[in-house]
Amino acid sequence: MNASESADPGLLALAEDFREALRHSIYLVRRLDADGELSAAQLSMLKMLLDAGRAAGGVRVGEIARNLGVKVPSATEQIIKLERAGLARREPDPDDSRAVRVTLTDAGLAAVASANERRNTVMAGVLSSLSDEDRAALAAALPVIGRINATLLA
Amino acid sequence: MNASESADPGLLALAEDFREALRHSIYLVRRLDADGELSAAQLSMLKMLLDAGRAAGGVRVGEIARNLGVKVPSATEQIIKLERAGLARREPDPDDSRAVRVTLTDAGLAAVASANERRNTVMAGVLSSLSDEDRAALAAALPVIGRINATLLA
DNA sequence: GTTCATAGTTAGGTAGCCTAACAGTTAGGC
DNA sequence: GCCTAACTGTTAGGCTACCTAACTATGAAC
Repeated sequence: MNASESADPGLLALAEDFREALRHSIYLVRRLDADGELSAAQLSMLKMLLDAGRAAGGVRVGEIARNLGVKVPSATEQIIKLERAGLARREPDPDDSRAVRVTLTDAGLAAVASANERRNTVMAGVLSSLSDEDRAALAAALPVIGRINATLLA
Repeated sequence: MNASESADPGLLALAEDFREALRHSIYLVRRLDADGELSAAQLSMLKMLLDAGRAAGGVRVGEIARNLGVKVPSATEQIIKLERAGLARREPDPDDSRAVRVTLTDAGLAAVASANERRNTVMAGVLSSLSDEDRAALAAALPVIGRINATLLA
């Protein structure tokens, strides 16, 4: 990597600022998650099961792990916890006896709904103190952040 | 909390989208931090020491904890690790014998610089695939996110 | 000069992640 | 057909970073 290949300084500055914002946001998320009875990891998994498992008959463990950016044993561990809490169910895959399909129970559905609502209310309270311009700027950036996330998880 | 107090639906939707973006970004940060020899928590603390401890003769443990959004014992734990790694130093506060002042060593300074540079380069690579408009939207939102973080950490 | 508050450390416990080793199932080559 | 290789998920063991509770030592108030 020589000088001609090195990145544009403006780009590096933006990268640094963005990383900084994310780094601080982690504490924001931690604060937001501290209240509920559902951990961040568990809520993430429930939400994922809601999104990805809607049409199909559940989501396979490997796919869950991939979607959440963790390894398969970590996914198994969380799934077992959710199962013990009555929020998710493990069923054999009819097409592949090696595989396991995970689905939300009704209780899981209710849990993700109420947890989301509580957290959204808190976050909305914070956002309500911003100016309209600030909110517009935030809204405009969210799809971009989504694209960045998609790029890195690909 | 009755109907007249309940939040604007648009605000709640923005809150949900923002939370969703942050939730996914956590995996992005995890990916970004996986490469280095410095953990995310340790890099955060080093960076904080760099920012907050510049003028003064170090940062007090309680202040470190507050800045990072963790409890004091967690801060102590990380500080001890940094100290053992030769990246930070603990010194008695001349004005208050109960207090401890933490400062970066030269090695700590070098470590935070190189870790930042590596992560910034990766992030810049991701950002380089975005359009100019996307980058502009992201840049415009970063101060807003900063304000949000400041609000919640206050 | 007790008493109360404050600063930090120590002890013990939990959640969530990892790698390595394992068991069961499927698919291919011969 | 069957033996090997690839794949799916679980189990075992270990690590990091967080927490609360209990403690020590210093400072401040009266």
